[in-house]
Amino acid sequence: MRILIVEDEKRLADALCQILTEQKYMVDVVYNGRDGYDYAKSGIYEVIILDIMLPYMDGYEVLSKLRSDKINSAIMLLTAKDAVSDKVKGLDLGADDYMTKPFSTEELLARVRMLSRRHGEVILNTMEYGDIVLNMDTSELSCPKTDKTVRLIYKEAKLLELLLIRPEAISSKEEIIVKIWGYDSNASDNNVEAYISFLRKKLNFVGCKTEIISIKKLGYCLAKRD
Amino acid sequence: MRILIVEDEKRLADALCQILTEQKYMVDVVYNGRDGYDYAKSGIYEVIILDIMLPYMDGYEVLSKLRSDKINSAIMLLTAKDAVSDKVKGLDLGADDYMTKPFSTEELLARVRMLSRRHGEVILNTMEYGDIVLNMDTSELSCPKTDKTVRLIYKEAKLLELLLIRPEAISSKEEIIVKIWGYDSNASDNNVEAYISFLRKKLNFVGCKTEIISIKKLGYCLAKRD
DNA sequence: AATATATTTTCAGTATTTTTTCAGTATGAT
DNA sequence: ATCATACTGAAAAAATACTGAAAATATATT
Repeated sequence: MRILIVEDEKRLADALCQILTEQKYMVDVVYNGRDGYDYAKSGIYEVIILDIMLPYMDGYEVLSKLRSDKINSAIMLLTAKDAVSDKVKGLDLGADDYMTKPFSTEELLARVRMLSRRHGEVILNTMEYGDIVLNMDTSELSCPKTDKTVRLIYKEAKLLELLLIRPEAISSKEEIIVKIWGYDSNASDNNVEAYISFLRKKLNFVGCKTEIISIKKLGYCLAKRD
Repeated sequence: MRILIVEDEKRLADALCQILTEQKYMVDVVYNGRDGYDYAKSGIYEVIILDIMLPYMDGYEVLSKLRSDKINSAIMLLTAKDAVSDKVKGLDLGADDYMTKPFSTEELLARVRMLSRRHGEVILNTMEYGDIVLNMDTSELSCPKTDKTVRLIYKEAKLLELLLIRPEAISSKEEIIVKIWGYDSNASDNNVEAYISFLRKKLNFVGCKTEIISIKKLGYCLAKRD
């Protein structure tokens, strides 16, 4: 299950990340409202932990924009404020829960479990770009045009997902290794190359016009052919 | 929309009733846990506001009995206690929200609105997929085509039920463990594998074309063979 | 309480799939 | 052309999944 943390206090954000990662959640962290909105609108997060006071765009604004975009991730507001009017405002804007700092690890985890129970069956976990669709629940890659589907194995799916979050951006091998194999792995560039190769075969198999292009020395990104 | 209030402090119970009635909710009030359970298990309430400290049967017990009865009303626990462990316990027993006294009318209403947004699924006592039928009252698995029936033991039935709730979705081992053994159990993946194996034998025995397929690293789901 | 029965858990060996490694080939920049 | 980087097929290694049987627990019966 994917969780997004949007919190500008770096120390707190990283602590949250660590706690949740230990519980086997997949966690992404961003430190301001604008990035939070960009990441969240991909719709891939089951739970979003959203601070209210944030640089560039505050939590309320992020929340209401996401809801008007029909993003139905469970959103937990997080703030030092304890005034009832803030709670009311947050909940009425479409938040699912509200937690005030400071809070215990236990409470955080219990609330996240609660939120993930509620939303577990609601979110449609698919990502699209060009003429391909990745279903992240089933790890299936398909091309609606050709109506072909192929199942990706675990790391293939993770890799494609990574490319799909920011389709036009270049993902470096280093970044890919960190996100898929982990900070402390000793995976080599060739591991990435091998999986890129596997993925290209499957993209080819479904007959799509979307391809992975490589930019020497920099990394990979998705592109539409023709 | 129907709301049930289970609260032994008569003054508070009646105040809640009045506030909610003014908002055009249909409200029932009972003053002890036993009555609360009896009323709630009718399943007609969309939201249940449940105090923890109650005569005859405490809120936790009411909650867990309701959940094991498959009552899926949204349940908000209400208590003077503010200890984190209480919150954790309540949320993990299946509560949807938790509010500590004292609270404002505004907050109450915001939370009720939030809870009522969620719509519950209907509980049937028989579930079907492909060519199999699971009778959840008798724990019998049958295949109408072959007219064969076999009785499932408790955990087999729970597991098949879990797979049948979302037949095309993949249920991870982690999810299965949490839902069948409980989040704090120390069941291993192999426990799940063993029961999958048991179930497959019984699916095979009734001669159906429905099978459990496994997707490595992700989990299991049902599929129709041929 | 003792016994029988049913259910659940554990374990070990096998099978299968995924992941890594490696070597040879291809490509592109200078 | 040379050198570094990238690609890919195939094999090896590792991880994950399956299953029969035994052991441990729980439940029911006498």
